[in-house]
Amino acid sequence: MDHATTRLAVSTVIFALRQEHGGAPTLWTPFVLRTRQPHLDQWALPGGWLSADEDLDSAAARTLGETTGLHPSYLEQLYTFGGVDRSPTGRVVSVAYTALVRTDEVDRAAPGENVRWFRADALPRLAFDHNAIVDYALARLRTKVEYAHIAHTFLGETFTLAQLRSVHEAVLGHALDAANFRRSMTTSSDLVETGEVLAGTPHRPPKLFRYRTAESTRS
Amino acid sequence: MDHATTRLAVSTVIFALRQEHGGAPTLWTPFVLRTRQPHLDQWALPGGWLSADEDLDSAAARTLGETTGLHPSYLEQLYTFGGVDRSPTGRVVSVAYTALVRTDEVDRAAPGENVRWFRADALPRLAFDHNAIVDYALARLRTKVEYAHIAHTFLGETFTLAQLRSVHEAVLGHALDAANFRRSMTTSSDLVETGEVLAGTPHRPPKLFRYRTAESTRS
DNA sequence: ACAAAAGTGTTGCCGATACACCCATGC
DNA sequence: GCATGGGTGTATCGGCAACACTTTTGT
Repeated sequence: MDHATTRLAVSTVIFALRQEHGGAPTLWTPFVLRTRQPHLDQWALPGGWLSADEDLDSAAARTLGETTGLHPSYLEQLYTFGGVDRSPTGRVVSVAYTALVRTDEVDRAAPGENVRWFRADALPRLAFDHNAIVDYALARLRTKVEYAHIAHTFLGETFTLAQLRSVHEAVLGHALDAANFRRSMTTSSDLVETGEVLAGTPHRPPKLFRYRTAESTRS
Repeated sequence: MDHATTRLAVSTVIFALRQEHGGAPTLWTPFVLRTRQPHLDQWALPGGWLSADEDLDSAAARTLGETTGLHPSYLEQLYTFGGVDRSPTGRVVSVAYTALVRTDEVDRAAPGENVRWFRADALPRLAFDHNAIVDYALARLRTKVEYAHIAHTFLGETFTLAQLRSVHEAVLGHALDAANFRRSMTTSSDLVETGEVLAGTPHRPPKLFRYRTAESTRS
């Protein structure tokens, strides 16, 4: 058994929302330009090598910060890819993660010369097997947003139901009924009214909500 | 970066059904007695080291065969466990798999001196973090059996609906309504009648079914 | 007043549950 | 014929999609 010839990497599929010229927000993911062989000058997932004294989760958070400057609001292990021929320069097993980042976090992070964002539904040809990894992450995100309460991690601390709905619509790729969405959220979900409303709209101001946390459970 | 100090292992949680003295079948999983340190003489999940020229699925199938003599009818990656202190003798990252094996396969395989089966709901204290891995596998199996069509992998090629129902009941740990189970299977599922019935019962002979495969799609 | 989005009410459909009931076979 | 599990019918309940409708603000 030759352990030294197999290296362990961590890669992260990052999702964020961006709106182009005032339209509905859509899903975007950042990639890093490879500056060395193999796959020189191709776009690849943010990631890096696992170091000996850190957890997988920590390694994902660290490498994602180092390569893109982002800090995720949600981070979850996705799948481990270990095909023998994934890399032409020796065996690499990659633990893939999915990260969600807030829109304001994207604006705050330094853009970075070698980082570029692409629409999740219009990806370029990526290095290694990274296209397959992103496809898998996107499929999982779409199913998970329907039963887990993760969509709010794209938004700020407080948000309106319309904002939350537009997140769901961006992830799922189709429109949702506003009335029914409201009901399904306010009943089966852990939303809490803040008592405030969002001002400055050219119409009726919507209520602001927040997600129930451990300490805000006082109902 | 010191890659050589981190070793990559594959471990598999194996599930099979067994009935004790004529009762309803229950879920059982096999463990292997450790014959060396660390955790000498404790029970551990079947597994082994990943070798450099095989992919993860193959490694899971191989190590599970080598340690228990079993051949799974279903094998799926579960999660990758990479805590820094999982093993006292150096860093080990384990890719965990879930395997389902048929009852007849269990009977056929050589019992093995160092292999013992335990009821999935009454486990001993296992080596390393293997209790947590089994718990996670069991939780996943319970949710997955409700939406994926995997229960039949516990059974033979053909089976009656009562047999399939007893599999679901064993996995879920509670009884199901026979009439409604029949409907939900025959409608939303890919069951095909074989045209045969199971003889030798002390009552009305039940129809035998088989799962629809790619080539048996002729409806 | 009007537009536009927030928010509510109502209806109909569909799937799941509960359970009554009939059917076929061995003994 | 009777016990036993196989198999069918059916009423009810609850959730969800569809969509009409009312409310509240800025301009």
